[in-house]
Amino acid sequence: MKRKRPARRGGTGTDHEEAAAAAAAPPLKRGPWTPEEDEVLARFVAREGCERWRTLPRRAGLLRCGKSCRLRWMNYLRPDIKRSPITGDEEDLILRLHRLLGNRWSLIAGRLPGRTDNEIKNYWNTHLSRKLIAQGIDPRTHKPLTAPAAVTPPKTAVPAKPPPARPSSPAPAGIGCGDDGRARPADVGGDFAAMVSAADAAEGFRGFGDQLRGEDAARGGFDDMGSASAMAGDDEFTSFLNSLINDEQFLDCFVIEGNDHEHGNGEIGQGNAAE
DNA sequence: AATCGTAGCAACCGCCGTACA
DNA sequence: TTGTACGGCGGTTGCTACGAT
Repeated sequence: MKRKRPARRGGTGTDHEEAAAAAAAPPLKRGPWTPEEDEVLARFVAREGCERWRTLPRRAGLLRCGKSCRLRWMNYLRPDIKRSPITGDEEDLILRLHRLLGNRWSLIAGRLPGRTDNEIKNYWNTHLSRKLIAQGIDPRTHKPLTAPAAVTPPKTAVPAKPPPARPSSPAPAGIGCGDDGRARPADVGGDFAAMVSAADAAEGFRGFGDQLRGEDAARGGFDDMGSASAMAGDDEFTSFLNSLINDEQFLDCFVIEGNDHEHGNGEIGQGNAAE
C-alpha cells in the first residue's frame, strides 16, 4: 500500500549532530518526501556521491536532516532497489536468515540484493511473523509457541517493548545476536555458537563471528561466538552463510525439535532445507 | 453509504560503534 | 586517553488504504 505521509510528528530529533544543526539552521522539513526532493537528492548523490550525509542536505539545497536524506536514499532512491513484491524464494531466504541471525535486518538485507533492511523488517513484521504465529511458531525464536504465547496476536508481532539494555549489555549464553532480548540465534533452541563452531570445523571456515562483527559493526551480537582469527572476506562469509542456509544437516540440528509439525504444510519454510 | 478496524509501510527516534582530532 | 562527529542499525510511530460490518 503506497501512500504519502503528511508532515508529521512533532518533536525534534535528539541526535546530537542533528540537534546542534537544528539550533542554528532553518527548521528542517519532515514527513514524506516530495518528488522534487527526491530528484534533488538523487541528482546530487549521482553527482557528488553519498558521503558526508550530515552536510549533504545543505550542499544539495535540501531542508532535510542528513539522516533523513540517507534513509531516503538507502531505502528508496538507490538505483539498485527492487520495487517488485518479495518473491517466495526471497521470503524463504528471509525466514532462514532470520532463524540464523535474528532481527539483524541489515545483515539479512545484505543477502537479498535490491532489498533494504527497512523493507525486510516491515515485511517480517507484517507478513512473516503473522504467518509463523498462525502456524503456531514463535516468530522470535522459531520455536513452537506455547499456549499462552499463541494467544498474543499483536499488530506487530515483534515484542512490544524491548528491555532498555542495548548491545552494550553482554550477550547471554550463546551468541546473543539480538541486542535486547529479541530473537537471536542463541534463543533458537540452544547453543548456536557450538553449532557454528561445528559448522566452522566442518566447513573449514574460520572467523564467522568476526565476520559478523565486522559486518554488523559489533552490534552486540555474536560476541561469544568464538574467537575466530582472521577476518574473512565477504565472499567467504556469503558462501559460508549460504552453506548454513542450505545445509540440510545443519538445519536438521538447528530446527527445534517439535517443529516437524509444520513440515509439509507448504506455507512457511521452517526447516525447509529439508523441503 | 457510513463507520470501524486492520494492514502496510515510509519515516522518525534513540542508541551504538568507529574514526578521528 | 578523551571527546566529538558521523554513519548505521533496530525499534517504533502514525497515516492512509482497504476490507468488514
